[in-house]
Amino acid sequence: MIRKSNVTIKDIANKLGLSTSTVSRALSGNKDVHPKTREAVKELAAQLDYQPNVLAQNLKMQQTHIIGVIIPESANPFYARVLSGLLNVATQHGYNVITLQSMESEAAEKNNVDVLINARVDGVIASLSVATMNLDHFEKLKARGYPLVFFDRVPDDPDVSRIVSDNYDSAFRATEHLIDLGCKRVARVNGPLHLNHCRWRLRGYKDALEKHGIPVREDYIVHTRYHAYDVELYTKKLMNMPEPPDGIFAINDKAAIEIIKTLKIMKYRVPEDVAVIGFNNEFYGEFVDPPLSSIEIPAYEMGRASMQLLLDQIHEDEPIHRQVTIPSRLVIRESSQRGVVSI
Amino acid sequence: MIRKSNVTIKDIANKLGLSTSTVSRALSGNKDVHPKTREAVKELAAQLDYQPNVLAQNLKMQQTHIIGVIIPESANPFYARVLSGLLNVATQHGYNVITLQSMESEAAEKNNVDVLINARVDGVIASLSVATMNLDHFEKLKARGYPLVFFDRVPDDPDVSRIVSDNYDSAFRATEHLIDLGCKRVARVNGPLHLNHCRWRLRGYKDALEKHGIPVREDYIVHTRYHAYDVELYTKKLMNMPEPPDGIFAINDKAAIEIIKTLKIMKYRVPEDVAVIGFNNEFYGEFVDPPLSSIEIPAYEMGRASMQLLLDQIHEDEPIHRQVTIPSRLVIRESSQRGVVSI
DNA sequence: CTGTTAGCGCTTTCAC
DNA sequence: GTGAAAGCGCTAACAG
Repeated sequence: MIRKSNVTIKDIANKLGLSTSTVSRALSGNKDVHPKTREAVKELAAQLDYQPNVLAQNLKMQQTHIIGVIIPESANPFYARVLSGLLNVATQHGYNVITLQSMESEAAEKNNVDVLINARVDGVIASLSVATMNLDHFEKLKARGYPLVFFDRVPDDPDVSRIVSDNYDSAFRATEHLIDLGCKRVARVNGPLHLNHCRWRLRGYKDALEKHGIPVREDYIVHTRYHAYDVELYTKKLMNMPEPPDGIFAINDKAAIEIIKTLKIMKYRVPEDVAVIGFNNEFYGEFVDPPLSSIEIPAYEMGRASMQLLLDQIHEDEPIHRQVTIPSRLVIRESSQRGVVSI
Repeated sequence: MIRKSNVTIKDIANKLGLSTSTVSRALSGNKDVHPKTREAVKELAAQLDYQPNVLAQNLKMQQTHIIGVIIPESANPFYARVLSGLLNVATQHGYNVITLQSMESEAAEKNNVDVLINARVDGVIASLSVATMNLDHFEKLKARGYPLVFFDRVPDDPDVSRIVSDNYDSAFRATEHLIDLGCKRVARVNGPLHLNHCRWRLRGYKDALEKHGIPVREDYIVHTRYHAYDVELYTKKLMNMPEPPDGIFAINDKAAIEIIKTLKIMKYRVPEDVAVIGFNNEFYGEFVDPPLSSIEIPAYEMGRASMQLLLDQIHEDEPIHRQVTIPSRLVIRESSQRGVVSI
């Protein structure tokens, strides 16, 4: 495979009878170069379609203009949207993005960190895998001075930049909405509690109940992993209780949809017998039967904000750690309405 | 931002009283190094947690172990899944992936190519943007010797590697399925004809009609761009014809769902009055009302195959151009069934 | 089997 | 304002 040999700074220097240093300076816009020289260099460079060899620049400058991104899975629509936002901001600023998937495995995530260190990325953006209990690999990254931003699934450590949605508030609002609707027994399908945002959402749920004088019942709280294949199981278990819930606040839209499916099979009506709310407001929520209420998290914006913050961090001298909370929005559809006109 | 200075080959050489070349050789598993020396080097390297500086390697070897990927949009679930497959194979083989989005714009796509050339990637995988009419930018890539693989939305050029699904066959089968169902007037919502696969799908549709002695009616063929916001418009137009279609074969599931929504508003029953089939078999098709028939394209596999082929190409001496067709599967659900038991 | 030397292409002191 | 020289960290002839 023969790749057309590229024009180098040396070629330009030779043709113009200059030294490579002058050419380098001219090209980089260094001011103490004679305007005429600069012009000549730039003109010839353009004419020869000169492209600086980034590999040489990288070695010299010890930076790559590459950002490493670790997400659980790119096929997950939430992360796909975040990624889209990340990429757009990166491209705008002349950075490239290397994406790695942890596939929800801690071991893979650790390996991803090593890959990124090895690739000498300029910074890292990550969202934790469900399985991750130990954060040593990210500590390593921090210790080596890598700028680091977490989003959505973030560690507790307040000493690191984090972009999250208003998990407590949104869960509170969703739960309160179900209560306002008349639900007396609201169940919550929650994620693993070692994940920060799952704890916040659970807290929002509990506080909303409390505010309305409804006692929290642990048997109405289902603890799942994400991507669990046990939706049918726990739904049946919930509904076969002596006092089955009349409202279910699910961990995400996918789970909500499968819960509804199970409820239908069990001959419950949604929302008349059981109201259901999901999370993430995937676009198809509008088209399922009944249309699904959900909480919209601006994933694309979250991606943009994360990349923005990371780039800021890279260009700051002082290490800055900022926490950004992105507001979500409760989207009410028929799965959580009773005798009310659709909004 | 101080980054912990890394151990270099020189450090190891000094501590062991060797030359850097010997260390380099030992590390790279070069055979003509004394076993004892090799052991000593490897041991010390491990002990010092030596990581080769890829930036130096890259410059020296003129390769980056980075693959550039250009997709229309990462938030598109189809591409998100392909990406997942691509990434997994790349990681397995020690390659990293830089992802770029064309956002369905030809200008952005051209720019993406320049970014990748500039980044000195080892190869490129791409799926064309809807807007792309001119392929000079990819010609440039080929001319410079970059290994290149297209998938899904590929150019006509037989002189390039392409991974596609069996577009003709799947469209043929889907159309025939509608005919078997009793549809006499099957409409097709098609994509832009400058895209190769849209032409094949249209051809499959037409040939199926022809096989069954049904004349092709151009007014049953809707030409859309992807991501068009005119679903309601063309659906109404179709249904307001004197002889409205009794079957619609849509460009993708999203369109199909919105078509169904419009049909419902117009008081048509699906599938009794109009049967509908989508494309891509998104997971939510199972949960919409009625559950949507579709054609399943193994996107993840397509991603894997593309990366596999590209890596082969990179490691081959001779440039190989291979065409791979990945079989799809017709998934029949209630939106295209009449009085038949669900499969 | 090992060391010396050169160089990948660029940036950046340090002289002049 | 410009050039010479050094070096980023590694690999690979070429000698020995």
